[in-house]
Parts: sequence; C-alpha cells; structure tokens
Amino acid sequence: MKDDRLSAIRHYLFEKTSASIHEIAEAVGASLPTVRRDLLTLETEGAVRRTHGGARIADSAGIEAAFEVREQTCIAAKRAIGLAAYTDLSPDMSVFLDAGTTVLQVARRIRMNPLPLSVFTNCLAVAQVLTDIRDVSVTLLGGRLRSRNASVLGALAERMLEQLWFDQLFLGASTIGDDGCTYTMDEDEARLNETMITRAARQVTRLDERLDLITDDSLAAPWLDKLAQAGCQTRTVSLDPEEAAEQGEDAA
Amino acid sequence: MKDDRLSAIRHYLFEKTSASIHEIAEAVGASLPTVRRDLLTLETEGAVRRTHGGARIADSAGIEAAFEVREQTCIAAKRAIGLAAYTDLSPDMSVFLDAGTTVLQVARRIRMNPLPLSVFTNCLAVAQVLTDIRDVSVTLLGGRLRSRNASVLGALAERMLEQLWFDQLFLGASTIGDDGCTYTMDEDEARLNETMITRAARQVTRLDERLDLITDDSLAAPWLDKLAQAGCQTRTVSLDPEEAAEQGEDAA
DNA sequence: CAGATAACGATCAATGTCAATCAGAAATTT
DNA sequence: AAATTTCTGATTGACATTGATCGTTATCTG
Repeated sequence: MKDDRLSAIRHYLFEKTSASIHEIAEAVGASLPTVRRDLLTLETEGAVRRTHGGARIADSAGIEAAFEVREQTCIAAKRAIGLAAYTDLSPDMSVFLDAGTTVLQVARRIRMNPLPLSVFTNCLAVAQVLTDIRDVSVTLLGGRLRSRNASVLGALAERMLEQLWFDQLFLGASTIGDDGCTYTMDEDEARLNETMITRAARQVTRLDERLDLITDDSLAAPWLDKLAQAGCQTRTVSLDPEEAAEQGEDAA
Repeated sequence: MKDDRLSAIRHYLFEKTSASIHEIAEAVGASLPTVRRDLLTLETEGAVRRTHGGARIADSAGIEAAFEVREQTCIAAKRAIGLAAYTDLSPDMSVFLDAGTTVLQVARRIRMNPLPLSVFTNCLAVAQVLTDIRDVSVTLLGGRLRSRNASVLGALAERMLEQLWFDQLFLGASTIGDDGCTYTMDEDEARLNETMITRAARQVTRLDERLDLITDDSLAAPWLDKLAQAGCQTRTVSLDPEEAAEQGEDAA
C-alpha cells in the first residue's frame, strides 16, 4: 500500500537522516522507480528534501516524524493503558488530559466510543482527536507552543489552569519519561504538571510494569512522592503475551 | 447487521490503524464491494479516511477536513491577501493571527519565508503551520474549542487575551464573512474579536474587492464602524486576470 | 577535458483496485 | 402471506499504481 510505504520511507529517513535510493528501495521492499515517485510526493509535501542519488529528511518534518515514531513505540502497552484509563470515565465528568503519546491513546479511545465529557488539555494532538465529537466539549489550555509534543506551556498556561477545576487528571507516563528514558522534563513542564495536580480532584497515573525507567530518572523520585502524597494509586495493566512479545526491545 | 459490520470495521481499523480492503473483508467476513460501501459510509461520517487499497483511521477528521474544503475557495484571492499582509511584517514584531482560511495563508507565507516573530493566535491550524520554525515563537490562546474553524473561544480566551499585547492584528475577512456569505458570527467570536482589537496597537483588515458580501451582512456595519474608529485602513489587493478568471463562480 | 558510470525522467506493459451496474437474498412492511 | 425496500455479492469497464526499459543528463574520475 502506498500510504504505508510513504510512512515507512519517512520513518526510515528520520532514523538515518539521509539515505540512497537503493537503500530506501531495499528497506521498504519496492522498486527504484516507485521510490523515486514516492520521494517526489514526499518532497511536495515538504517532508523530505531530494538529493542526487538519495534523499534527506526535511528539517521541519523532523519533529512530526519524531512524534509519529514515539507514538508507535510501545503502542500495545499504551493502548492497554488507554483502555484501562477509559474504563474509569463516567458520563458528564470533567477530565484533564496531559500532553503525551500515552494519553493520546485515551483520547483516541474516547473518540472511538464517545460519552458526554468535559475535556481539558494542553495538547494540540489530543484536541484534534477530540474535535467534532458529540457531547464532548474540549477546552484547550493557552500558552507558549512547544513543538516537541504539540503542547502549550508557560506562565499563561499555568494561570489559565488555576481558573479550572476537573474531576480527574490523566497525567501520562510520558510526562515522567517513556520512549527510552531519554526524556528530560523541562522546568515549565514540571511546573505545569504540578499545577495540574493541584487542580485535580483525583489523580490517576498509570505505570506500566515495563516502564521501570522511573528508577533511572532522577526527576522521578520527587514526582513519585508528590503523587503518593496526593493519594495516587498506581496500577498495572497486563499485556497479552503476544503483544508483549511483539514489542521486545522497545522496553529499553 | 450492517451496523455491526460498520462497528467491527471501525474497531478493526482502530486497532490496526490502517488495513487493506482484503484484510478488512476477511476480518469482518464480507465481500469486497460490501467493504467498499461500508468504508464510503464511514468516510462520510468522518470515522475513517479511505486510501487506495485500504483505509486508515481518521485521527483529526475535524480540523483538516473542515478546513480543506473552504480553504480552496477563492484560494488565489486569499493568497494575494496573504502576500500583501506578509509584506507588512517586520522582524521582531509581535502579531496576532485570527482564525480563518485567509489568515492561514499569511501563516503559510511566514513559514515559507521565516522572520523572527512573536505570533499569537487562537487558531489551531495557524499554530500547526507555524510550529518548529526558527525564531518564530507561537503562543496559542486557550479556551473552548470550536471545531468549525479550529479555533478557541469563550471567556477563558478573552481573559487570556487581556493579558497580551501585540503590535499588529490580522483579523481575517473570514471573521466578517467569507465562503458564500452564509457565515454568521456567533456571540463568543464577536466578543473575542472585539477584545482583539482593544489589545492591538495597529489593526489591519484587508478586504478583497470581490468579498462585497459585507454589505449583505447585517453584522458588518457595526464592525466597520468599530474598525474605522480604531483607525483601520482598508486596502484592496488586485488579482491577476488569470487568477481572477480561474476562480469564477467562487465569488457566490 | 573527456570518458565512464550512475541517476534521472519518461514511456509502456501488467497487475491490482475502484466504481457502477445487475441479479439475488433477506428483512420489513402491508 | 405477498410485496416492496434494502442489503449483499458478482461482474465489467475504467483507472491508478507498480515495475521494467530506454534515452538523456548529471556527476565522478583519470
């Protein structure tokens, strides 16, 4: 399928930064002319920059590709977490969805089986997923745009958050650190998350058993204290064996 | 019977993200033409996005789809207006971009030829276009999400706007009424625009000669007064003959 | 500077997919 | 119970996509 191939080429180029036509053709299992055509379409989309004998990833497309890659890592675990979180929802609740690929799965689940909700979020991707759903009103936090995870941050966001109140907060594991424990939380994000917790009547943070990198993250310890102090109960979702198997090294 | 199959296809696509027609047909136990018909209905509902050989889940059906149809009407005029507005920009300005397809062209122009800017907007599409551009900081207004034009509205947005200040305001013609003069402004949007004007040091509203529907719109008169009172100068951009010709009946 | 090599673009045959029509089956209505 | 409506499945022609080939152009090297 063409769409899958385009996506594969983009992800491959994101990994390698640049590659030759032959390399791409072998990677995606297509012929050379097809790869050329695909690179043409990707170039018109602005995703890649074509060179003689190969192609490079476009600078502007890097963030987007990185987001897609992060979204696909541990996808089964994230979906399972999303389902578990979804079951906690009741009609006419007001919930806050944090920015992150794991929480995004909760949003997708809501889109799949809608129920009347008041949703607050600081993530543009979450807002997009939840647009145009009956009985789901979405309120987006304002603030400085952070392209890395399509979220808003900053003093404006915190001030706006202080005017809100919600029944339940879904603080994604990505906030603490997922996708290979390379994620370091910045100051603004930490403060915003702190404010979130103060505004939530009940906090739920789900920790997958395989995301044990919390112990690796120096920022995790104070957060765990904060969450425990706020009365957070950590739960574990179990993955089906084949789902866990097909993830393999993603745990990293 | 049919509803069950539609639901099954939706769930299957939700799990797999994308799948081929054959795959879906086998999964739900139906023939290929039936699957095609089902995908057609699901596409009109906005649940899936059909591709050649298969279909994908519609992640952000609302924003892009709602915009794309309107974005193509009077595209040449909007581009010309966007270029004219772009020339008014100077480095290190702080500007506000309103929600609308015309203003979106200004954002696209900025992305093509970036310059250091502080951009404020209440439009998710504008924010997306301007993400990850060097020296362009984007601040998004918060508030209740309005799916029609991917913007935020409401008291929260107004309150946030009152904390901001910008040199120049691009209040799109779409705010007053474009795309066939069927657009009626709602109360929240009117109040938000009013607040915008009070926060702008200089307001620029561009009116295309062909968008004469202002005289048809009862809401236009008070707005014109307001704009004139604020010192707005209305200008006209001239379209190249062929560009005007290729638009034809779009004027409506 | 010139030859050689590789890549690019275009064209063509082949495969697969899409859309529309038609016949049959199932469900609902009368 | 009969008839109408709706839905399903198959077929056909049109279209898109893919892969191979060829002529041209660009790049590399001696």
